[in-house]
Amino acid sequence: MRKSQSVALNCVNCSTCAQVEWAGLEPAGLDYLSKAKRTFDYQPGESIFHQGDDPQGIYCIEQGNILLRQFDRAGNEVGFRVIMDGETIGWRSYFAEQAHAATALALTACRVCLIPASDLIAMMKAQPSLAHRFLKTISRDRGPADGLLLRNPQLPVRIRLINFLIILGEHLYANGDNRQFSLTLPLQRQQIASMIGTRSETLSRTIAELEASGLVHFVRREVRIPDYGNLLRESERAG
Amino acid sequence: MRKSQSVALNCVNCSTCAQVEWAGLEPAGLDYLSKAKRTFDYQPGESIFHQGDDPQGIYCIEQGNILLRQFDRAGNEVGFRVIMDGETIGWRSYFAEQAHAATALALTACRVCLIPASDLIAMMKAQPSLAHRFLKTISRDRGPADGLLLRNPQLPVRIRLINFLIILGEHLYANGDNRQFSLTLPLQRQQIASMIGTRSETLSRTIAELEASGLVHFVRREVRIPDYGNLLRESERAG
DNA sequence: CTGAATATTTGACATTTATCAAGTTAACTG
DNA sequence: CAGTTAACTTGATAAATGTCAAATATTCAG
Repeated sequence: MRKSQSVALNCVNCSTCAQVEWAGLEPAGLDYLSKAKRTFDYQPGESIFHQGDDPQGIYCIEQGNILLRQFDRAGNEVGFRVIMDGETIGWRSYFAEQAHAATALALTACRVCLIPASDLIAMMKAQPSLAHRFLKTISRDRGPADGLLLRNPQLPVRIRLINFLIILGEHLYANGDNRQFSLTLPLQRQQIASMIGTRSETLSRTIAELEASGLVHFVRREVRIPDYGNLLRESERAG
Repeated sequence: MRKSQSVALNCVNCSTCAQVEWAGLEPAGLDYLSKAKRTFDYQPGESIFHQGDDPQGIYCIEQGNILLRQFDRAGNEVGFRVIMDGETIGWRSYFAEQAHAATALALTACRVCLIPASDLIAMMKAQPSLAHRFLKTISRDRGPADGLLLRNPQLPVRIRLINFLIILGEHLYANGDNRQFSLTLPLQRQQIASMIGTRSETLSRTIAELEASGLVHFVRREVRIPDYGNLLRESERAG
């Protein structure tokens, strides 16, 4: 479902590339990467890949928000991770040599670079350290650990929601020392509810609770966090 | 906490080695591995490594059951994975270049081979395909996915317990086409309860329920599963 | 802008699970 | 083996969350 292929940008100057696994590539490698990668734009609601597809390569998210979601055995699609720009996706299935275990859904307008499998093979052969870099990235991937913060039945919904906001907020907080900030929820209530393992009705009530306590201010999809530190403390207090 | 170092065995003939990442090594590589690895025996209750330790290398579990557990932020230790023989542990922290995020506790008498970090570096340099093999192993690791089966708040405790038994049973079931089989639970009720995100009282009641339905027969730590297929169907029916 | 469709919130009630207390059984020590 | 401790189970009740129905609010097509 590729709407349009963008003009090729240059990985040498790309801020996303600099953050991810390619960071250690020699200039020649980055040039190769620039020529190999293909850039695509996606509109909200479009999919970058589908669960069950064979992996085509690795995707760098240059811009936009993406939701990874999975069919559970009952057939409902459940989101399990929000990806912000500056991250790479699709590598797990690529390295596992298995079909994609999830669907990547563009939540906002996205610009995404695909590094095709054939070029990855060539690059890894030419520069063995790239494999080590990916080993490190994959091993550090915090996705699985986040799952426990979001869907731990031993944590009350209130704390799971706070953890959800913290995880979203980390991305923003990293850009400064903002004790307070705002963000736009990339998901509807229903989708958030399923990510934290509850129902939308319970989520509504929990949002009202947080609102009442003054920890977070909700106006539809807009969220304002008056003190990120308080949010962190609240989460830690609950274990 | 290493009780005794065993006599060196040979990786060339080791059935555990053959199952894991070293499977593709050339004979010279396996020889190197045989000389590099150090074998240790652990008694039940001893730890192979502790949360917070710096990684020393990668561990091959030749024999025994191991529990990976983690302190949550409230300070309780919560098991999140049972490792059976034939698996490797410790690679995540090793490749991430981070302190161990979990403690590995011997549940039974264990024989464990440590491949020291320095030798891993040498072997990977000598044989780049080893890095790819680990990339594949790590990407295929099903640990994180199991978490969702065991601690999904949207699944009732009954189903989470069944999933726990299925995951334990897979190891046994792989050794034959046993529609029925028995196993010894490697954990106490309390530990099982925390793995599936509930309390030991609730677990007791749920065990009584499964017992009544005839799906599983419990006598203390001994579990008999009269029909593994029924167990699977019951799990799938719940989504 | 208007009405239809969708998303969200609220209310009343049912269900599941946690909690606390008290038993019972099994395991261990001397 | 007796006595002690720890593990496990059972009972009564409380708390959290799910469910179903209805009311509001928002979004979107025309």
